Amino acid sequence: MNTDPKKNHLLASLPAGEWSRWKSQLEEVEMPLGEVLYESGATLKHVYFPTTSIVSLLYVMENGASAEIAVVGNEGIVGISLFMGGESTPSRAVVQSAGQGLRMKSQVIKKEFKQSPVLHLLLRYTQALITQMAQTAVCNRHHTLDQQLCRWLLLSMDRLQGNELVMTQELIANMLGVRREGVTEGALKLQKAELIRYSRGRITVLDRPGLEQRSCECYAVVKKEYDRLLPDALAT
Amino acid sequence: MNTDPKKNHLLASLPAGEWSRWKSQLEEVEMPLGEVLYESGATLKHVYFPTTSIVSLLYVMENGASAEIAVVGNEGIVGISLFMGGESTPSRAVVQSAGQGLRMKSQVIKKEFKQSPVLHLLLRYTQALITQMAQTAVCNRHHTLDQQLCRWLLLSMDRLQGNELVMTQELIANMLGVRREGVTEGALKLQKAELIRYSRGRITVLDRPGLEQRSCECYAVVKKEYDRLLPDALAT
DNA sequence: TTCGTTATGTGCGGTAGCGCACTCCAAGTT
DNA sequence: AACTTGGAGTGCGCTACCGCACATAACGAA
Repeated sequence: MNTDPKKNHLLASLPAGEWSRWKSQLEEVEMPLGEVLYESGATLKHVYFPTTSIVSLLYVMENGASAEIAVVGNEGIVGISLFMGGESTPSRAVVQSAGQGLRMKSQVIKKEFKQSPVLHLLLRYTQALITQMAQTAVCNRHHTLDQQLCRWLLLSMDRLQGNELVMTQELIANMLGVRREGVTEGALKLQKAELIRYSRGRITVLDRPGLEQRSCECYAVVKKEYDRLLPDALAT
Repeated sequence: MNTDPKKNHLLASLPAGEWSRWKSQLEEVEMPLGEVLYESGATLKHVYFPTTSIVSLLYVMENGASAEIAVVGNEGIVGISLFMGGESTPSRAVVQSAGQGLRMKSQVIKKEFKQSPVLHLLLRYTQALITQMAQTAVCNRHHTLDQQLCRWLLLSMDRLQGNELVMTQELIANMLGVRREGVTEGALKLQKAELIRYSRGRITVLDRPGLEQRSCECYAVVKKEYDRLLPDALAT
C-alpha cells in the first residue's frame, strides 16, 4: 500500500508535534465498496480517516428505506461520536467509493482528544459536518431530485481525485433516498446536456461548472462552510 | 422574573463547582415569540439556555422558503458553534415559543469550555443535537406531513411544561417547511381523532400516546438518543 | 355594535416522485 | 457462441403535496 497518510487533510492539518505522535497509532486499511464501518447503535472500535475512499453516513429506517445524512471523504473523519462522548450513533457508515484510509483505535483517539490543539481541529470539522447534515435536511424538503443529484455528484467529486466516480445509479438512489428510476431520468438529462457521461457504474464529470449551475444552493453553502472552517483541509 | 435558572437541564447537570462559577455570568432574559437570537452567518454575541421558551434552528433559503433543522428547549443550549469554534452558522435561531431563558457572553463560554467537565457535557449535548438534525433530514425525505406534524408536536411538548402550545398553523408550516393548508388538514385529522384540540393559535394535546402512535419513528429515535446522552437532563 | 385583522377551512388543477412491470443492452462466464 | 447477470431505459396509474383563490370564523379595537 502506497498511500501517503497525509492525503487525509484533517491529518495534514495537525501540528507537527501531534502528527509525530499520531503517526505510529494509525493503521492503513483497504476500504472496499459497501463495507460497513459501523452499524447503527454499535460501539465504535475505530475512527477512520479516508484518503482515497468516500464514506456515507446513512440512516436506515425501520422499513429498510435509507437516506444519506452526510458524506465524508479525505477532508474528514468517520466516527465523531467517539470523541463527542456518545460512543455510538443511530446512523450507519458505509463505504460509498472504494479506496484506502487510515484508522485509529477508539481508546487512542479518546486519549488524544484531551490534548487541546487536536480538540479544536476536530470540533471545527464537526461543525462543518453539522452544516452538511442541516443542509441535507433542507435539501430533502425543498429541492428537486435533479438538483439533488447535481449536489450529490459535486460533493462526491470534491472528495476524490480525478473526475470519475465508480457508482451505480441504484446506489446513488439509495444515498439520496429516492427511486432508482428517478436517478436514471436525472442522469439522462445531465448526459444529454453533456455535463456528465456514464456507463454501467462509471460516471465521468465533463462540465463541473455546468453541474454547479444546475445544483441547488446547498452545494455551495456546504462547500463554503468547509472552506471557512477548515481552510487548510480542502486544497487537494 | 422568577425563573429558576436550574430549569434548564443542561445547566442543572453541571457539577456544583462549575455551577457556582457560571451562576454569576448568566443573565435572565425574556424571549418573545419570533425574536431572532442569531442570524445566519452573523457572529454570535451570546449563547442561550432556554428555560420556558423553545427555539427553532432554521435555515432560510435564497428564495425565502425555510425549514427547521432542530428544536432547542430547556434541555439544551442555543449557539453551539461558539464553542465548536466556528463563531457562526448558516442557520438562524428564532424563538418558536415565547418564554424565558438565560444567556451568557461569548467570551465567557469560550473560556469556560476549556475546563474539562463542562466540555464533555456540552459535547454530549451536541451529539444529541446532531441526531436530531440527521433525523430531520431523513424525516423530510420519507415521511408524510401527518407523521411529521405528530413528531413536531411531540418534540415541542417535551420541551414545555403543561400540554398547551401557543402556535399558529402558519408558524408550524414554516417550521416544517410545508404549506399552511397542509398543516390545517393534518391538524383537522388529529382533532377529529381527539388527539388534540385547538383554536386560533392555541393547541392542547389531549392524547400523547395517540400522537406517538401516529408519529413516524423519528420522534422515538431522537427522544431515546437525548435520554441516552443526557440522562439527567430530560426529567422534567 | 361594527369593522378590520388574523386564524382556519375548502376546493381545484397541476406535478414530482412513487410502485410496479417490463424491456433493452453490455460484459463476463462457461 | 450461448447464457447469465446486473445496469440502465420506459411506460403507466397513483398519491401527496403544491400554488392559488376564496370562504368562514373568532377576536379585538373603535
